Amino acid sequence: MSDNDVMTAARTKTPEPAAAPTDPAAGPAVPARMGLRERKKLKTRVAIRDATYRLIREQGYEATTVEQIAEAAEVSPSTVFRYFPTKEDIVLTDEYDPLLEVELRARPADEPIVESLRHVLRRAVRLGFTEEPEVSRLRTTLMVEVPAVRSRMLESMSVTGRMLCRVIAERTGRDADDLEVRTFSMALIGALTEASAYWAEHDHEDDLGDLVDRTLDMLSAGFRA
Amino acid sequence: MSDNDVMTAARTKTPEPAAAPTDPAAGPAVPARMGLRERKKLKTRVAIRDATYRLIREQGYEATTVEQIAEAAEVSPSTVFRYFPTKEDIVLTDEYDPLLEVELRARPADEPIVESLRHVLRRAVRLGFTEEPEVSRLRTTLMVEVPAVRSRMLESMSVTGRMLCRVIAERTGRDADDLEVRTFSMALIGALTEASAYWAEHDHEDDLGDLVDRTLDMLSAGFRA
DNA sequence: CACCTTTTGACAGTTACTCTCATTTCATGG
DNA sequence: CCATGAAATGAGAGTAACTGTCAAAAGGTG
Repeated sequence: MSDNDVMTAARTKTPEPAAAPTDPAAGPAVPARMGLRERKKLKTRVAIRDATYRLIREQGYEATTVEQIAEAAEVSPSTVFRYFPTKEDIVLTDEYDPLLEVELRARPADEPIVESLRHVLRRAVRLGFTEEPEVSRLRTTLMVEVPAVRSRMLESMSVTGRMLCRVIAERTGRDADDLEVRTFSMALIGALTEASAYWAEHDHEDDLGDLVDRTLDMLSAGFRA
Repeated sequence: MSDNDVMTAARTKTPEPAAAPTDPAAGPAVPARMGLRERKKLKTRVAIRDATYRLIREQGYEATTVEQIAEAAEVSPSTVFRYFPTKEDIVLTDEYDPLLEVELRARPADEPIVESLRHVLRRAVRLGFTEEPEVSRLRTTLMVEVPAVRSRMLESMSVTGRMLCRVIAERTGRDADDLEVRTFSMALIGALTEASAYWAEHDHEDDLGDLVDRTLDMLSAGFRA
């Protein structure tokens, strides 16, 4: 998911260096590292994000201006906007949709999509948790408390929804733009996002993995009421 | 729904005058109209909205500034913001959640909620359509094309979701804050919103009522894939 | 008509975000 | 090691969506 809900909980990493071209013939034995340029860019990105998280924790979201963030990250405001299109994106942007898509495709094609999601999300929750539980919590809290952040998060849902459409379409042979495929996908996303909101609203007391499980159970059992 | 998706399609009316207190003992035979003050407020509200729709149709959403809207509606920018908290709200705000809630509660309590929604939404779509088809289309188009509007619309989904939770909770005896109730509701909302998006993206060629039907069919048939 | 309340407009200020341009910083081939 | 080109940065000006304040105007009431 591009950032929202459940995946929101998991991770915050920066994108992989995109496999540096390990030229076998030419270069030295050195693992063909990223150029200094790229390394610096990554550092800047991380610096901005870390500064943002810190400031928000200290003084809240609205009270934290981009100018402050820039100062804390030791860059100019211009640069902040070059790295992140909006303030909300600093908090939310991650690049997990592609990863999630890969993992979903790796599951057996005849497995019900709900079960595929169950496996993949469980793993994501576990990983995100052992790594940076605080970030998961901060994010979901902001999602519940700050309208702008919630909006941006909901926005990202539709991106993830498209991805889900593609996967489902491929499995079922239907079109990714099929009405049923699309509404089905968004129903899943909507439910899972709500599970994350529930988690945050209940002060993260439950185990997110369990909430996801229960949500998927509900979905696969079919709606009642 | 506070504004989003399917309900987006339906209506745009202004809120009912809130049943003027027809004091049977006191006042004159006059139907106890709204005071001049209230009538003026309504007129201003309508003027702002109409001006906004017109300007957006003429020059697009982003190109239309609040200042222009104010001028066209013959009020000051301050007043515009007094009536609508954000620019997106001018386009989106309606007050149909309460109405929808009433109609849902009017359905037999033992009817599956999906069927209740089917009846209520079908009627809403029909009404909204005979009345102001253009507004329905403009809205859904903006929802698909303008990120800010889409965000605001998604935002309103959660409000509608809460309402749905209350209705479902009452019918089933569960708590409105129950995880399953909440995720179930948001799955419904997510699916229906996506149906509206589908409608707009396909240039409103399909019949919205049919799309809603198919979506609800899919939901009640249970997920597959 | 006088008095009080609500609504309005004028205005100043904040902040997110955009654009442009000059400067600096890295990469690369000679 | 340096010259040249490309990319990243910073500075600064500008826009537009809001927010808050205060005084003037309009509506309601005795």
